[in-house]
Amino acid sequence: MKFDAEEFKKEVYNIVASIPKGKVVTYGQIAWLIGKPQHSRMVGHTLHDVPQSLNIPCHRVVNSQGKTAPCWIEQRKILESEGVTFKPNGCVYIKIHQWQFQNEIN
DNA sequence: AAGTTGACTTAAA
DNA sequence: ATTTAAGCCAACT
Repeated sequence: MKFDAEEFKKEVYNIVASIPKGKVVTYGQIAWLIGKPQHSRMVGHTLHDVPQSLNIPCHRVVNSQGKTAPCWIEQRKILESEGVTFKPNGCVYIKIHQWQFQNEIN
């Protein structure tokens, strides 16, 4: 089975675009939703390949550590505007803001 | 073609 | 709490 990068991106876009305001999601979470919890890196890579040109709130996507992307410093400010709180060290309180799906698939 | 890199994750020290 | 290590797999060199 070939890795459908096109579909993968599409799924990522769809999910990331569905992130509620004031919430954040980890790459692993997205990968899990897509059905490939091991492809967390691809999610990040995909988002990196997609600039802000699209309506994708990639700023709401952080890693499991609650840290923002290695680049892009403004992200923190943007999340603050969304209502997300940050730790003094610059990490988001992911434990609080991580998007908890209303109805998980079993 | 083969090796290295990385917007990651989890676990261990 | 933080840092280090290993696992992971597509994309890049």
